[in-house]
Amino acid sequence: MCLANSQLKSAVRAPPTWRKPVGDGAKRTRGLGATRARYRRPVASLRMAKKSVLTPQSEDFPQWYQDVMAKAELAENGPARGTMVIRPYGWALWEGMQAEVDRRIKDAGAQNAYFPLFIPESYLHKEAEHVEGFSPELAVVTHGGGKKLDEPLVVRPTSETVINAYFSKWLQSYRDLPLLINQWANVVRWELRPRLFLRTTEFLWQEGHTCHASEDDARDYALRILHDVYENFMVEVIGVPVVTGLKTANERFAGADQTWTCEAMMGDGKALQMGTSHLLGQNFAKVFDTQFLTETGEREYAWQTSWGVSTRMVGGLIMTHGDDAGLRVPPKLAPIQVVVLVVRDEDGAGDAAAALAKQLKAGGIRTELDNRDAPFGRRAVEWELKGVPVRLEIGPRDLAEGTATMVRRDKGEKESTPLDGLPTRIPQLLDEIQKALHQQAQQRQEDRTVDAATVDEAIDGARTGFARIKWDNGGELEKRLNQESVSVRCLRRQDGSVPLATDEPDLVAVVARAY
RNA sequence: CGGGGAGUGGCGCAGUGGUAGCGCACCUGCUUUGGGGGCAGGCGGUCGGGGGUUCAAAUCCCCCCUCCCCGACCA
Repeated sequence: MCLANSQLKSAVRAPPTWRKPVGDGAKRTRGLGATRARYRRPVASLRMAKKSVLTPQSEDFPQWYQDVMAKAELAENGPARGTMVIRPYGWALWEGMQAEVDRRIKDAGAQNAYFPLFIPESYLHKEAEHVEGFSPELAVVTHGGGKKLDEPLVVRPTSETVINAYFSKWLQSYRDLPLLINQWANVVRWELRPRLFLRTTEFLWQEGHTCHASEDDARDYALRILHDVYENFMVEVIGVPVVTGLKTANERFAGADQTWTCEAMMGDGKALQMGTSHLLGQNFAKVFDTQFLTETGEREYAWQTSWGVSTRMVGGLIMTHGDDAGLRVPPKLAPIQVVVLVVRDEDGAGDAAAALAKQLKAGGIRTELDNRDAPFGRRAVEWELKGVPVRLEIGPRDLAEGTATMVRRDKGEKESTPLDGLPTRIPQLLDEIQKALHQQAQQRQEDRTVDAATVDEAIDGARTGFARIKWDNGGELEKRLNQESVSVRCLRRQDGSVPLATDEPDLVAVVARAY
């Protein structure tokens, strides 16, 4: 955010509960695991065991995640608690996600627009459940231009309120419907326990907001976004299998009638909510007077939806595909799909590598040439950490054979491949890797999902993954699970389709521990 | 806010009264750069802040600030 007036002094206050000093209970963690980064790496094919760069996942998954953040140069903490600096490689991942999601949003008919970061505090208070849900995590600006403001400004935690204020002006007739708007923006929620990408005080997302003529239209659209935009993107582009379903009342977005979700299983078996789509009903329309004239000339409140995915998906990607050697980025998303690595620039290896890289680029492959003057091993490890799907290593020995050593990141397999076959081989290989990563994640999710007959079984299943258990709408199940830090991720029908209400008969609850 | 822990070079750490050190990283040079190669040399620190005790404080005492982990909240 850019302040035009450098003199501007603004104070951001959190609500009273959060303002109190935390005392001396909290201390900073130093580092991203360098002390732990001294493990033997089990690579049998290597002559000598090298120290591992990362804490093994099995040793300490959160620490592994932290290590990856630092070593793959993805992001680090900002100077203010809960803020995040996204480094170029991390940004490239997000940028790729944005592009693919944006295209799908536009295919679904929505247009991009932009609404303000600052929202009059009174707006938030108009919708009772909404304000109740968000007030604990609001950042509020009380001063600007050196003066106390007449009315405090809330830094948007989400934009239903401001957007509705304008929808109510723009929407006049049923002919204006559906009104389909999306914005890419940052939002702020005062988080108590931030984690890079997964839960930061400021994060980036897209938020879609729509108006429809009927509840059915709105519901259909919310579900279309859930499946055609979110689920499709997650499965097809980032290879993350998701479980779609309906949120319980307890887990529902504050102010919505219904919330649907895409839940993914991370490498440690925990669930991560990757995206949500809400049916808002007429809740916001009523308080912001978002009305239209029907064909018969009657005034009616608009039926609305909202939906979003955030930078959290970057964290989800990492924890879904990452392994002990670092990231594994699915080729369709990978900022760099192939790196051509000059092993030693002798006997023309450097020129051959440059020529190959050029050729691959011309063929539409996102290719990087690495001819840096640094030890080969260091460079190889760096690309491995960053999860580049394919490495092509060319040194004098390869060149003498007219081959390159082709290494696929997902399986770590090396193969000597004729140089002239690469332009046709690489696209096939990228495709194989894309499928393999998705397949592996899918397999893990299936292997670690159990059917539970009792609450205890469900809690047990949630220690290592997901559990499915019969949903008792209005019963004690959710409360008992919550007591064990297990949550209902979503509700599904027997056939796997998503329910429209939590009181449908014979629903199945998918439960897990969650991020 | 409840329960734990910690602030020393970019990062990770050692240093319990004598004026600050190690590893990694970084810079320079050399080297036969095939998985975080080797050798040599080098840059870099108001020891979180303030006050006190002492001939002398990173170290002991007091106050303050900040941060991390577990829990509650959450995209």
